[in-house]
Amino acid sequence: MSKLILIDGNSIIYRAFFAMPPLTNTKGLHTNAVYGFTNMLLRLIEDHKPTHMMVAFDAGKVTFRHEGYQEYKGGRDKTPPELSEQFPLLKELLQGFGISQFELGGYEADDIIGTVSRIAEEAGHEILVVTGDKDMLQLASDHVNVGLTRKGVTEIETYAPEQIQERYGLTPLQIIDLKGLMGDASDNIPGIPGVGEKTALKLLHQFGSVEDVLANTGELKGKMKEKIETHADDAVLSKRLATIYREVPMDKAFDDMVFAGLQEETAGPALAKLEFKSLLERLSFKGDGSSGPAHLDQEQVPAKEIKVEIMDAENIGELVNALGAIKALHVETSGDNPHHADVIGTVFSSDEQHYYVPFELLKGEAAEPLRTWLSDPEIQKRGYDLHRTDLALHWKGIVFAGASFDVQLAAYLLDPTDSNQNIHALAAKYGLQSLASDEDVFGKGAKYKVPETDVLSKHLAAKVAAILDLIPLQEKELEGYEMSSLFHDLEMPLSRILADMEKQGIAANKEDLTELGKEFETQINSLVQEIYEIAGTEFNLNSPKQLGEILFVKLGLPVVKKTKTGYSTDAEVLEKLAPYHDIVRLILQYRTIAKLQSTYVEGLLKEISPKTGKVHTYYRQTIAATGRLSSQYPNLQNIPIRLEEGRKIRKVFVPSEPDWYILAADYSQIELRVLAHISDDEGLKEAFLHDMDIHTKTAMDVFGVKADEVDSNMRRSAKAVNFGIVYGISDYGLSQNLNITRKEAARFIDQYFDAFSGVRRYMDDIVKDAKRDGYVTTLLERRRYLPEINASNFNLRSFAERTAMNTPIQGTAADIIKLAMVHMDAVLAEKQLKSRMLLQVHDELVFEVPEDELELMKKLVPETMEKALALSVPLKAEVSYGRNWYEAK
DNA sequence: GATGCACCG
DNA sequence: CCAGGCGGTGCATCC
Repeated sequence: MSKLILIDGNSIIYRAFFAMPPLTNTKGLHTNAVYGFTNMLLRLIEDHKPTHMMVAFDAGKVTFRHEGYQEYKGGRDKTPPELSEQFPLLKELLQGFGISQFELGGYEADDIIGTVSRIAEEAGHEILVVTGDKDMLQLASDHVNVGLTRKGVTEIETYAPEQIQERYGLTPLQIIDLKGLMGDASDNIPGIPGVGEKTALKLLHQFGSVEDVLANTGELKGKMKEKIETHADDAVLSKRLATIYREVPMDKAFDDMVFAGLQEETAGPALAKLEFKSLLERLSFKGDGSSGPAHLDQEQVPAKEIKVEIMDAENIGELVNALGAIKALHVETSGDNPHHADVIGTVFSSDEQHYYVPFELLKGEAAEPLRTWLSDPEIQKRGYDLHRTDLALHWKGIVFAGASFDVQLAAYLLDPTDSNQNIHALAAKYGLQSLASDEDVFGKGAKYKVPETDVLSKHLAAKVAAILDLIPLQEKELEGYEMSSLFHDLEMPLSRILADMEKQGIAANKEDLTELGKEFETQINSLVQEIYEIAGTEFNLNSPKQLGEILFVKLGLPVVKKTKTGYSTDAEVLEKLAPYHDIVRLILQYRTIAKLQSTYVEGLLKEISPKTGKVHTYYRQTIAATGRLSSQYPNLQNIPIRLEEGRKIRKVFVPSEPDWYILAADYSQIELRVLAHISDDEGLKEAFLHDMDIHTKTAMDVFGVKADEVDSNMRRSAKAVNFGIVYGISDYGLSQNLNITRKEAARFIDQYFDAFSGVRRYMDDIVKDAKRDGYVTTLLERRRYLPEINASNFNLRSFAERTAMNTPIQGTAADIIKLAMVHMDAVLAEKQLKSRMLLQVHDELVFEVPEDELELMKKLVPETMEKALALSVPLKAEVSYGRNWYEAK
């Protein structure tokens, strides 16, 4: 038995658009209407198991209806652009789904549907028409049902003539008369003014049709009679407009509408492209029959069975013999900190076979050839998060080298804001055969539990299978975006260098740190006592809520700023309150010392390894949206320096060998130099070519004074302007920073842009480019998508605009220091120096250096940093050294 | 797990 | 008239 579903594409996508909350994909395209439409499609397919399907669309602007009535549909608002852009997406998706679509110039979707349903019915098929438009009820018959969407789009209410009778007391054809009398504001069909659904139904029940009503106005009286008589022509015209034309010339054959069920090869990628992850999962077949509509199941190609061979001391020889064919591997580890990770299990895969190697086996004598293979830097290793693999294995005494393709790192470059994707999410994103998530297999948090070997080995093998599928797709995408070199020549080599730095660690003096902690302890105790005394009560000083109560209720200090949960008590507020009450200074001091104690003394002490006496940070290469690194466990990129009390923390970071030095080199004004290069601003370039003090130079130009007339206040303002420029300036932000009015800030900015017109041009252009392309790039083609750059919401859009200005600057600076690190690593190796690179702090590199290399390194490091990338202005790096990090200033 | 605060470039 | 600086991590509190 054949079953044809005909869908009114325009009507449904409109409904879906207004029914669904806004939704955009990572490329910034709106997808909510397509999402709703897709949900409805899946529901239909599941419920009705159609053999044939077609979606009809309105085509062109003028339909034959306009020939008689110019205003037809004239009252409609323009289709919002957020919806317009979804039509092509929907059409592409339908193609992927294998659902035919049809449109014809001069005709509307409902005419096409009316015609097809008539022909199909005559041929003896069962038909379901799906629309949001009640007019279509006129098509209902014994073999044509009309499904109307209810609230939302997935719920559909089906009408046969019987239900229409029940609901309206009318035959399907009388629906046209109904519309003729009452009109339709949305289609600009006039009807008779003052006649709504109730009156129209009464008239039709009494007389039967529009013509009969008009012929019998004598039986009516009063206002009603008058109105109908004056608007008789409108009623006739309206009826004509509401009549669906069922004789559209069609060259579409019934066979063209065959629906053979969803095919994974085409439907998967279509959904993946739209980033409909939940739908992809719903449609994926894990073979357990628990997910996905039944009808879809039978049409699917069954999932590839993952076969994995479990290795033991007896059969490991098989894997050893197959090592030459191993294409990828995965080492499953536990926990967040890879320096303390346990290895859960490992899988090595060739194209034909997955080999699961329990970690106990990998450590043992039988696996020696495997470990040799792992440690050979010439043998290319491909996998996911190989940086973590390297570290985890390192602390278990196993050497890992030769990482050549890291899927996680590639995913980060392809979309750095959506980076922490696990393999499961990546497979879904690319529409690959789905695999269970780690959460499903291991549980999360306290419930984390390693499953039995058969489950574990299968899951890990599925991961490697996905890795193998992902690599060519990512490689191609990287090439397409010209990021291949960034990936292969910069980020991949850097990941090994970072791992080396982390394993090396930096020595920290536990005794000195503990001693410092005691000093802080004393200060904290006396501050707390004093504060309680002044407050007249004890409370939890660490609770902003309780502190707010004391300051603003008990002591009645003026409220300067609020947070979304209550009073703000941050340092900026407290500074303003300081003149009112002595307690405020004490609280500020307490905050400073308490922070040092909890984060930098206690926190750091916990991170000093008992094994090495060092701290081993973990640099994360796939987190920051701009391409910067971040640092965890502990974070060594935010060790205090601005205030002397905190800066002392740096004294505990020392060389790990007697008589060595800590040497640090930092880029001077790297972001403004990058800006000078990419904006090509003459004034800014000139300033750096002469190595001027950039803030003084800015002050001279903004305030129109000579160098010797720039006072400290002017320089301070200029410095804030320079920061603002780099961050994506706004008058509000600058006014906050300088404590001036918005107007004054706006004037500064204007004057800055007048003086540095190239910078103004850059800021304008980069925002325009971002609006056109949806992304911005750095000098090395690192890319960041800005999906909200065209948002109608001011906040979202402004944020994206500032990001468009800032990311190429901050990101290029990140590119440059990463290049410097790769070069530095190569130079140290080539010259066989004992000096070691230990830390990176965004614009600074920190080394430990033996005395006999000090003179060389003082030249080599800044020179290498300055030569990392040739810009139109010189790069400058300044070096310093001492017996600890504090002294290297 | 979210929030506020404080540290860094 | 309103909104509001760029990029991170860690600690303590509170729900």
